[in-house]
Amino acid sequence: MANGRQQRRERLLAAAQRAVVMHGADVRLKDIADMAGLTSGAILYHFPDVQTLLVEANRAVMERFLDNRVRAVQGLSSPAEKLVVTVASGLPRDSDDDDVKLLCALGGAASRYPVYAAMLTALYDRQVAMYQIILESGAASGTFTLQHDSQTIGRNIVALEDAYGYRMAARHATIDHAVATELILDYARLATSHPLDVPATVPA
Amino acid sequence: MANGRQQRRERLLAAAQRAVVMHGADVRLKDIADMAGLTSGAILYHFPDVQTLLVEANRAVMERFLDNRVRAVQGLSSPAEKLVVTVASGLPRDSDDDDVKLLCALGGAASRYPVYAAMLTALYDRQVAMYQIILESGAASGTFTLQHDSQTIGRNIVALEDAYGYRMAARHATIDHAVATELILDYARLATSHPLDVPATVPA
DNA sequence: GCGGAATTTGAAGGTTCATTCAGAAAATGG
DNA sequence: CCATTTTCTGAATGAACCTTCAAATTCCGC
Repeated sequence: MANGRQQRRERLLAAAQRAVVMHGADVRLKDIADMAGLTSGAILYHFPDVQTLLVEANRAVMERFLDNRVRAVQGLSSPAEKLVVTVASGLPRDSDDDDVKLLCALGGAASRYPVYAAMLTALYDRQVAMYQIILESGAASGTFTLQHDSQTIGRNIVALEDAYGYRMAARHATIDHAVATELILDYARLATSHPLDVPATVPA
Repeated sequence: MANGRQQRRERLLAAAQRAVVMHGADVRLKDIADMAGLTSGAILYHFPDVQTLLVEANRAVMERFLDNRVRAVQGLSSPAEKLVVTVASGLPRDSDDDDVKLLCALGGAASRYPVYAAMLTALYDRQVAMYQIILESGAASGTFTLQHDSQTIGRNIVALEDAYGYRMAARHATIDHAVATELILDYARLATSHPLDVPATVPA
């Protein structure tokens, strides 16, 4: 098997992430151990305490979430395409999206845990910056005519993504990935003065 | 003192609400009892179990939150004024707003507790309907020229309120009540084609 | 396959928790 | 002011929790 030390750690991080999704940000060590198929003692052999493990596991989800978004637009050239794809990549696929469920759980705990508040604030700001780059490049090329400064538009788009993530995680009856995407794009169209035609996804 | 039965219940609900703000949606009975200055047994004399108490306490916060918003616009006549005041009333005053902190905590727990998911979904839809009435009346009187149907605009405004509530609860360094209000109004201006001049609050 | 290192268990210690309940305390009202 | 009801406590119960640690097990290079 040749399980390296690093691989073992990542298995525990994955177990912790699943445990947070199932039991919330205040998950117990026992629940993490059960997820990993180990005992509590085995977890504490690799991490000094449960908080250290949780912070690392939750940070990893944020990094992965952001990486996935950046990767989603790689290869796309037009700012309009980038904008549409980025909006779609910021929303959960469906109500069972684990990463978004975890981020929601952390959002609910942020007012009690300053470390999560700081991490989520940084994540938000990085996503805003991501949009600002797309918006500014589109404005520079004359594709977009921005109705506000790029920071305002970026902040609002990311805010909408976050909120519809919460709505979907709460299983709103009529707001799914497609509806939420269209709601956000309706705003983006106003803010950029661009039709943002959604290209039908080409089957592979 | 003449503490009626009803008054006693409300004291316990208030204690439970403070406990949720401090310890999260998975608050322990002991914490609620401490907030109320009673023992665990005394709480369970009034409520069959801790979940029943919590659901009732959290529902009461949602009712109060919505009531406050409705009351905030009473007496205002112009749709533009109503819209501006309603946006402001949907955001936490500051990072320490207890009602918003509680709603955030519930949002984080919604994917694990269907009852909270249903309550928050209903709250969201009622707030959207509240905005739809303002938007439609403004459109009917020619004040607003809606760029989308009122449901789309209402959904986006409430979504923005929710998201900036989370950002403020997480103590974002540069997003306070005034900044968040302006961000949302920037969208509202685009969506309604109305300048939405914010009247300086008249000192009492 | 051997030996040392890495990993995991299982038990123990010491809290903490939700819930039940008998009885004390306080309020009520006649 | 006594009897009754309401309210609350404090103890008891049984279970779960985090952490530590010695011992058992597994892993891996050689």
